[in-house]
Amino acid sequence: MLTISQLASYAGVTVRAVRHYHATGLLPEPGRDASGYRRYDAAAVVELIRIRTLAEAGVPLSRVKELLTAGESEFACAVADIDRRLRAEIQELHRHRKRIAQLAAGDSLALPPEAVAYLGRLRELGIPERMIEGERDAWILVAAQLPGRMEMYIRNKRDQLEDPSVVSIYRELDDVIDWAPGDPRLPAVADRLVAQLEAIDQAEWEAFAENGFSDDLADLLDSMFLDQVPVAHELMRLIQERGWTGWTNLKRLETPHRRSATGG
Amino acid sequence: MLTISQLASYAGVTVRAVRHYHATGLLPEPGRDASGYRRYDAAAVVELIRIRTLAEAGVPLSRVKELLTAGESEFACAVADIDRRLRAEIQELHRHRKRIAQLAAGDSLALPPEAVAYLGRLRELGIPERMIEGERDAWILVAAQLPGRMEMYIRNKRDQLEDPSVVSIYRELDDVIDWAPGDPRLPAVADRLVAQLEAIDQAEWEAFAENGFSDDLADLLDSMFLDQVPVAHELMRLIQERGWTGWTNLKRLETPHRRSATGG
DNA sequence: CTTGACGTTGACGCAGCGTCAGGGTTGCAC
DNA sequence: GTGCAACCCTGACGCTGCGTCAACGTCAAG
Repeated sequence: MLTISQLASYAGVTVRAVRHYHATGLLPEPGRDASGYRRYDAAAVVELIRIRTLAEAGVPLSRVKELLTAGESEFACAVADIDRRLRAEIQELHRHRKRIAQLAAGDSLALPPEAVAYLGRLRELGIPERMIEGERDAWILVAAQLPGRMEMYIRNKRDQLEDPSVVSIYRELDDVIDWAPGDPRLPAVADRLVAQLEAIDQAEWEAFAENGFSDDLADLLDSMFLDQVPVAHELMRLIQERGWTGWTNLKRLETPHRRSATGG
Repeated sequence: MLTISQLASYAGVTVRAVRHYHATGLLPEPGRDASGYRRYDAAAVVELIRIRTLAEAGVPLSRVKELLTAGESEFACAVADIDRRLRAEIQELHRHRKRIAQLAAGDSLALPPEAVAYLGRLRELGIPERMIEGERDAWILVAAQLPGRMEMYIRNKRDQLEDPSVVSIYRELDDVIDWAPGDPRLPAVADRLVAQLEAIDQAEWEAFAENGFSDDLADLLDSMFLDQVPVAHELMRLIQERGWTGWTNLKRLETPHRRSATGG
């Protein structure tokens, strides 16, 4: 007769595993000797080896039981089932690896490659790093909501960067980040922004409108801007006084008659 | 400001996951509103998306924290590390699949293919099924202890099967399983067994001795025999009276002077 | 008699949340 | 005003397959 540790070592499992199998009813409890020790016969070793074999093949313990008592056809069925599961898990891990490989460094975390390239272009153009970080975070949000449209958005953005006046606006806005509310230079910035907006032609607007962000997403992006730039609120008010509303999704106010929006 | 479910849905995770990240310190707890609800800003969405991105890439949550704050080189290092882990897991699953594929049906469970073939040969020779099951269990034990030697063992066994007298002994032993202790036909069986043993030449014995099972393993196999065949003990005694000891590892007694072994 | 290696049960720990339970809040429709 | 659904909160258990104490009894050897 064998002790539990002998049984375990013959079967190539740990003593703890054997007790676990007893606890879950996978392996029947054997008789005890006078001092309460479990005593096993050789058949238990065989049974345990078969359990181990299935377990090591990735069969969940909950299914091992049925498999051991299954007929050939059920067994084949179950095996096919488990194989499917294993294949799926392998697929999953492969996807993980792909993703991991893409996560080379900071920016690419949670961004598709074209967006990373876009951020790189901003760097080339000498846009300050904190602006780029703001852009990056915004695009992370967009990429999470509309992954399928990212390529298009980024393409549009890169086209805009060809216009030097857009680039200079970017540079200017970086300064604005540091300004305190009430800074006297703000109205001039608002003027220049609005001038840019007015210069955009009708066809381009329609394209934007078609592929624009949802209002929810635009609100979210606006709130990021408002959270991180002290004068953001003031700047948006100034722009609104000039006939435009929003920030992420800038739109002409419906009533072109100039009205003050300060009062709320 | 966002509620927890809005945050979660923007980031593409469950509310429960967000709370879990709070609990583990992965995502900082935000401020609460008057009624104790958590309120998030857009930056939290970005942070959560980055966490999700890493988590979905198979990074353990315990490492996500460090990765988010890591510099480029550390990040690359960690990513390489995780990729290694993923590769290893994939390897593991592939091994599982291989094994699963081999587990076609009953016999092959926990046995190498050559052993399965051997059992098939026994079937061909008309050996009764319960004898084959006994053989199978014995070989499962052997395969678990000495997997590297299985091929050799099985080759020897198959050679033995070429001898028709060995086959007839097998058939005879199947009857013996049902006999009750004291059956008058037992001595004759013992005689025939011993005759077979005596016919084995010296060279063959030496080959057996070299590649034999360990005493422990032989004892284990003997005990299986003893457990499952009522007259096993008596048969072994009869064989011992004829100058041989054991069952799995039959050996000539050291003192060829015939002594009774019944008394213990 | 001591010591060390074994055996026993019972319990917590792990990863990453899912899923109640048992409350309170909010917002909308009636 | 009131009901209802849909949120929010905390706290706790569940899942998988054991590893790892803890606290104690047994056995064999020196």
